[in-house]
Amino acid sequence: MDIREVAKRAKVSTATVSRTINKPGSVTAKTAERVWKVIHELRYFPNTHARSLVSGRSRILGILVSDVTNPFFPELIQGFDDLAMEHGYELLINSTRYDPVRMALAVKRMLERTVEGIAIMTSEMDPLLTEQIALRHVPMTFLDVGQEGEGVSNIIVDYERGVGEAVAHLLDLGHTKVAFIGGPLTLKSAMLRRMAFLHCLHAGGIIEDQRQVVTGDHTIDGGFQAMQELLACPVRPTAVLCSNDLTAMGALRAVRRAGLRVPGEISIIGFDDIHLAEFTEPPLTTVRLSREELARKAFYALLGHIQGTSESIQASQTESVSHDELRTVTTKLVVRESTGPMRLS
Amino acid sequence: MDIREVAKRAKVSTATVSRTINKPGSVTAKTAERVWKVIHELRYFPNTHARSLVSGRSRILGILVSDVTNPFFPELIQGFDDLAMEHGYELLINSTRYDPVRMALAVKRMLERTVEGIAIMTSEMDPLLTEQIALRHVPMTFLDVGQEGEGVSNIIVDYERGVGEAVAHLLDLGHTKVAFIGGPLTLKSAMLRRMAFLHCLHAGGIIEDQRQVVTGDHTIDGGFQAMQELLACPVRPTAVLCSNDLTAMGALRAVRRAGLRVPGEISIIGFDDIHLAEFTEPPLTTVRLSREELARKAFYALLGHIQGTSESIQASQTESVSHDELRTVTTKLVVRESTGPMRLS
DNA sequence: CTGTTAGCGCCTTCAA
DNA sequence: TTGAAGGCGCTAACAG
Repeated sequence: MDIREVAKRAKVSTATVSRTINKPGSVTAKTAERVWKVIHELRYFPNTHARSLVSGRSRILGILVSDVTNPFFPELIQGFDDLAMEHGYELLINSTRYDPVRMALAVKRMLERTVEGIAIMTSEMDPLLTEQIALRHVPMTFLDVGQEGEGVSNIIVDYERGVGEAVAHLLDLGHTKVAFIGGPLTLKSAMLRRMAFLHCLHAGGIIEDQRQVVTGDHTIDGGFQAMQELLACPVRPTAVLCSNDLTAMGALRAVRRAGLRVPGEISIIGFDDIHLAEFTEPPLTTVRLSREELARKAFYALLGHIQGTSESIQASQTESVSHDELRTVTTKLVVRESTGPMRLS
Repeated sequence: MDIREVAKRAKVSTATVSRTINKPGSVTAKTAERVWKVIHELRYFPNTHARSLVSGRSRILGILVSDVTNPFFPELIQGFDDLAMEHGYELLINSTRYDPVRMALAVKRMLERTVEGIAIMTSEMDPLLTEQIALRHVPMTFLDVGQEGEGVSNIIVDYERGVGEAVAHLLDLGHTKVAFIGGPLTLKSAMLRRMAFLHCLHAGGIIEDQRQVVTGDHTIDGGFQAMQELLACPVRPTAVLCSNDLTAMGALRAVRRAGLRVPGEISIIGFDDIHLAEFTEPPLTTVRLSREELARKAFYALLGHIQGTSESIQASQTESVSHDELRTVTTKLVVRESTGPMRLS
């Protein structure tokens, strides 16, 4: 059942049916009514493939994430999808699992489906792929990777703010021996977190031999193992900062398994503030990175490119704001119960 | 850049280009080589919309889940997507958040994109929507909702098996006062779990005044509150079965907040065995429902309908197995540390 | 084995 | 305001 069937029954041309659907007002109220009646009777709706073909616009967006199994990402996707839906877009979601092959495949699939834009929320990206996408003139929005350009924008996370608060919080509590469990060195965002932490520790007067740095992989398991390393050190830290909440959850577990108490003997701070963070034991003190805000800024950045102007940006804001504000997501410390005063022992 | 450009440069017709891409072997090795060369030079790939339009096949599948924020679902989607990719399908994912309006919208969007099949993993479904889908002759696979039919299959979870093991485990440990925290009464799968639990308790000799039943909502919060209800009862249960792991995580927290120990004073058993279950404190004893198996069975059920025959079913199995086996997912107790012997007090 | 031809369902000029 | 006609990029007959 296609547009011709509708046209026939409504005794109009297919052009008129198309118009009543897509350009309300360009058709007499009377004809429109007749057409809509038939449309409803037939439960007709346009074939999007035909539509995409002729219009050259698919109304599909792609979103690339590292790992849907990390709760951070479903929460991000949720927000992004809401916006996409609101603006009449469909979403193609792909989880790369930190695998370059999967990543390349995902990009290929998206390009084949002629997505109108891609949100690359993986914080790692092969320049060759970026090039492929740019070649097709498909706009991109990155997370933390760097240079903006024609059809390319970049959402910047202001790690320093929240991390600074976290470090200050720890210093307030009297901690002087602080460790950091970072993420994979290959991940740009993990590197940025690491740098922010080290920088803030340094600024807070925690010099090099008062701190330790180990590396996890942004999973619970990784955090667990990294914490065990830390516990095996001759001089134990009294506070541990983690590159993400999953890592912190693993660390929490390792500490407890070692028979130590949080925050009694060791304080732990996570990063992200995933929903679960509230429900660890004890509830996790962590640095919040708002998924909602990230989703929103990434989406409107993309939409702006697609619409070729700053219209959409304007639309998303009542007052005018700076470019930086539109592209920057801030972070903020959320104090719960995994941090406490250093115990004098 | 389209197929004609490739044809021109390779000095063949567009039909030949199409053939070298889609029907390897139907073209001379020599011409094929020439065509591929041009394809690579131009980085050409076919426009899927044009392809879908002419072939009548979109190679897109839809998957509907209740809540991507519940880790059970990302794990399920992951498996489903792997299979889809392997078979050349794209996936449209939608999270309904238990909202009928969102559900209806999701179905509409999928139908508009002419998905070739829909996996409805929500355990609740408006019959009107089912009808809409059937009207379009789009195959469906349900989870636990009931009747199979033309183009409709249903994956059945064998709750009794795992739940039976869980109850037996508890009885072995000497528990006689057992409570159950169920899911929303509106959810078919929650009802089935509830029935399985009650049935197994009954079969295990736990009669009515030895058990209590309260209702959560399959979230951590819901489990927390439900457990508080239970703790406020005059006679406290010594073991609690939960309708899913999130609920169990909330329960765990409530027990600990009340100053009681798990499993010292109260044993807790979850359901699903999400990845996180291993990382609660203490690690959660739970009934495993394999997402991988569920994804696989749902996918092949759908593929079978799409291919119109049992070919795909055969393909997925080396030996021949019964229909029941193809459509049933079993469950199994995984004993960790949240269960222990009843304490005589 | 290869080319020619005819649409797939829709939107969009261009005329009327 | 409405209709006729062309074409988006591709595949699937049908010839050759």
